[in-house]
Amino acid sequence: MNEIGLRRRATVHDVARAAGVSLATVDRVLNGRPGVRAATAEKVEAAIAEIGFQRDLSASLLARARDLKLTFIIPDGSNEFMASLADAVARRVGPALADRMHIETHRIKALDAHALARSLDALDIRHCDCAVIVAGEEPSVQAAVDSATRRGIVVMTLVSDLPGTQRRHFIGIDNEAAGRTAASLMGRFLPQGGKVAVIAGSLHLRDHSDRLAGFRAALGAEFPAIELIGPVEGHDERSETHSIVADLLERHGDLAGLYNLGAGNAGLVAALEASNRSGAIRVIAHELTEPTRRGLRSGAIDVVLDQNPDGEIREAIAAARSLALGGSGKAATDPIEIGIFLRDNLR
Amino acid sequence: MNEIGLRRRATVHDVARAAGVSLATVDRVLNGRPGVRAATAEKVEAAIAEIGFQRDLSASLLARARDLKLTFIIPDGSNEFMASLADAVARRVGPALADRMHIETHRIKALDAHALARSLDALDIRHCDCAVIVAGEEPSVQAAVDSATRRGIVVMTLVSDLPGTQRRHFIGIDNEAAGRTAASLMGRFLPQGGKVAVIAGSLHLRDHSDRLAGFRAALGAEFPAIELIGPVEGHDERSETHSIVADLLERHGDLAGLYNLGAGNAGLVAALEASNRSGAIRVIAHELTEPTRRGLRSGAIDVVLDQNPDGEIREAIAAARSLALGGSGKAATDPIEIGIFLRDNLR
DNA sequence: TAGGTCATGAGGCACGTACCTCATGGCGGG
DNA sequence: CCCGCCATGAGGTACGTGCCTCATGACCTA
Repeated sequence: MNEIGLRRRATVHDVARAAGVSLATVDRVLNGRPGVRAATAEKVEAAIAEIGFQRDLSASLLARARDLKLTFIIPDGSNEFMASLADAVARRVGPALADRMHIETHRIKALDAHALARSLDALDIRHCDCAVIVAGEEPSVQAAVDSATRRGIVVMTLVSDLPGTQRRHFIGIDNEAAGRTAASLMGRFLPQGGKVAVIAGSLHLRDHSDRLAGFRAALGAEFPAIELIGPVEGHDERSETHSIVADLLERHGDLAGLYNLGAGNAGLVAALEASNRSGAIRVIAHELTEPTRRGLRSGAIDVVLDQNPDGEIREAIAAARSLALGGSGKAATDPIEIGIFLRDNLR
Repeated sequence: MNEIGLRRRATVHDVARAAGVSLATVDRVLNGRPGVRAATAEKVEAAIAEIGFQRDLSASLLARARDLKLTFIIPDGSNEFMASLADAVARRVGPALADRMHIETHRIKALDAHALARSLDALDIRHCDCAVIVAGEEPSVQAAVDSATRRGIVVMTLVSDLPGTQRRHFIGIDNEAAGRTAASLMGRFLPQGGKVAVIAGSLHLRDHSDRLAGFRAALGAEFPAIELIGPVEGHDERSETHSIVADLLERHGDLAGLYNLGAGNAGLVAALEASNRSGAIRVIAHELTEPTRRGLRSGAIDVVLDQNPDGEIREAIAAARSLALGGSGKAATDPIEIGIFLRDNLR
C-alpha cells in the first residue's frame, strides 16, 4: 500500500525512499540525465508507478526558472483562417507568459514545403522546446519534422496531420467527419437532389482530402439523387477561387449546391454575389472568418463548418505544456469539435 | 518606465522596491492581511500597476502548500445532461489534482431551491474556496449565493445564470442565441411552414426562458408561416415529457416540428418512436446525451443543440483558478459555444 | 597495482511566494 | 511620562523541483 496515505501527494523524496536510491538518482531518471544503470532506472520507474508519483508542474517550472519556449509556424498569405490562427496565438501570449510559457510565431509562405522545412531546420533547442506546425504531406517537411524531433524539439501538427512522422501530437478536427456532415446538411437542404460542385484548396493537404472522402462517401450512401461536380482545386486563394466559382455558375445554370472544403472564401462570396443567384444555391464552406461571416449574413453561404482556432491554440499550448514536461507520455487533450454555424449562431 | 526592462518578470521584491516599502508590507497588501494603513496600501497598489506585477500562480500555490478547494453542486435525478456534467467533473479530478486543485461534487435534488440553498449554506470557507452551481432564479438561492460570497467563497454559476447576485462569473452558452438558432434551422427544414410545438423544462429556469424568447423572436421575424404550439412544461422529466409528446402527437395529426428546449429527451424519443411518425416530424432538442444520441441515430431527432459539458467544466476550473488567486478581478474565460449536432458529426 | 571511468550519494542553492516571529519606532491616552 | 497599540521592517523557513558540486566506492584496463 501507500505509506503516506491520503495526507499529501507523493514527492521526489518519497520516490527516492521507495526505490531505495538517493534524490540525485531519482532526479537523473526523471530528467533523462545520463549516469544511471538501466537496472537502477527501472527500480525508480517502478517506485514512481507504485506510489503514483506525479511531478508537480508548478514546482518544476518554478525550479527551472525559465519559460517553456513554444514556436508556432503558420502559413502566411491571403488565407484568413491562418490569420485567425495567428491572432488566436497572439491573444494567448500574455496569459501564457503568466504560466511561464514564452510563445513565438513565425509566418511562412503558404503551401511552400521547402520554406517550412527550412524554418523547422532553423529551430534550435536552446530557443524552442516545442514547435507547432500547419503542414502538408511533403517529403521535405516530414524529414524536417523527424530531424527537429531528433534535436530534442517536440513537434506537434495543427489543423492537418502528418502521420508517419515523429510528430508527437495532432490538434484538429476529424476532417472526414466534417465532410460527412457537409454532405448530410447538403442532402437535407436539397431533398429533390441536383448538382453540387466541390472546390478544394489542394488535395495534397490531408485535411482537404479527408473532407472530400467523407463528403463523397456520405453523399453516395445517403443522397444518390445528388450529382457531384468536381472537385476543382482553388489553392486556397481568393482570386483563383473567384474565377472557379464564376466559371461553375456560368457552366451550370442548374447548380443547386456548392461545397468549398478549402479556403479562398472571399472569392467565393464575391463571385456568388456578383451573380444574381446568391441565396438560390445552397453553399457550405469551412472556417468562420470575415468572408464566411459576411457570406452567412448576406445569405450567400448557408452553413460554415468550423474548427475553433482559439480552442485549437488553447489545446496546443496545453499539450505542449504536458509534453515538454511529461517526457515520453502522450498528451491528453480535449478533442476539437466541428463547429456548425448558421447566420443565427455566429459568434 | 520599467527599470528591470524585459529581462524578467516583476516579483514581489520589485514591488517592494518600487513602492519604497518592505517585502512584509507588500505581502500584507497582496494577501489582504491587516496592519497596513490605507495610504501605504495605495502606494503598493500603485507600484504593482506601474511595474505590471503579476503574482506567479505556480509559486503562489507552491508556497501555500495547499490545494485550491472547488465544490461543484449539480442537480441529481433523471436529467442526463446533469449526469454528463458530473461525469465531466469526475474526469477532471485527477488532472486538476496535478495542478493543486481539489475538486468535490455534491449532487442535490433537481429544481429544489431550498436543497441548493442549504447546500450552499453548509459550505465552509475552510473546505471550499469556490463553489460552482447550477441554479434557477429563486430568492432562497440568491440569498444563499450572497451569503456564501460574504463568507469569502467565490460563487460561480454554470449553465443557467443568476444575474443580480454576487456570483463572480457565469459559464454557459448564450441561450437566446441558441433559441434563435433552433428557429432558423426549423424554418429551413420546413419551407412550407406548419405547426411546431415547444416543450420546456421550467420557465423559471433562466436558460429555458431565454431559449424560448430567442426561438419565438426569430420564428416571428423570419418564418411567419410557422405556427407555434405551446410551450408546455415537462419539468425536465422523462415520463412527464413522454406523455406531453404523446399527447401532442395525438392532438395534432399535422404536427410538422417539435422543439424541446429542456431535458427529458428519453421520454421524447420513446414517445416519437412509439408513434409511427418518427422521422416525419422535424425535431430539435438540447444537450448531447444518450437519449438524444439515440434519437439522432434513429432519425427521431434531426438536430441537437449542445453546450459541451467538458468545455464548461474546463472553463469553470480555469475561472476558479484565476478568481481564487487573482482576487477582485474578472475571470477571462473562453466562451462556451453552441454546438450543433446531426447524426453525422456525433462526437 | 595505479589510474581511469562510471554509478551513485550527499548536500546545497535557487526559483517566487506565503507566512511566521521579532524588533522598532510612532503616537495617543491615562 | 509610561504603557500599550499599531504600522512597518527585517529576516527566516517552507513548498517541490532542477541543477550544481563534490565525495565515494566499484569496476575495468594497462
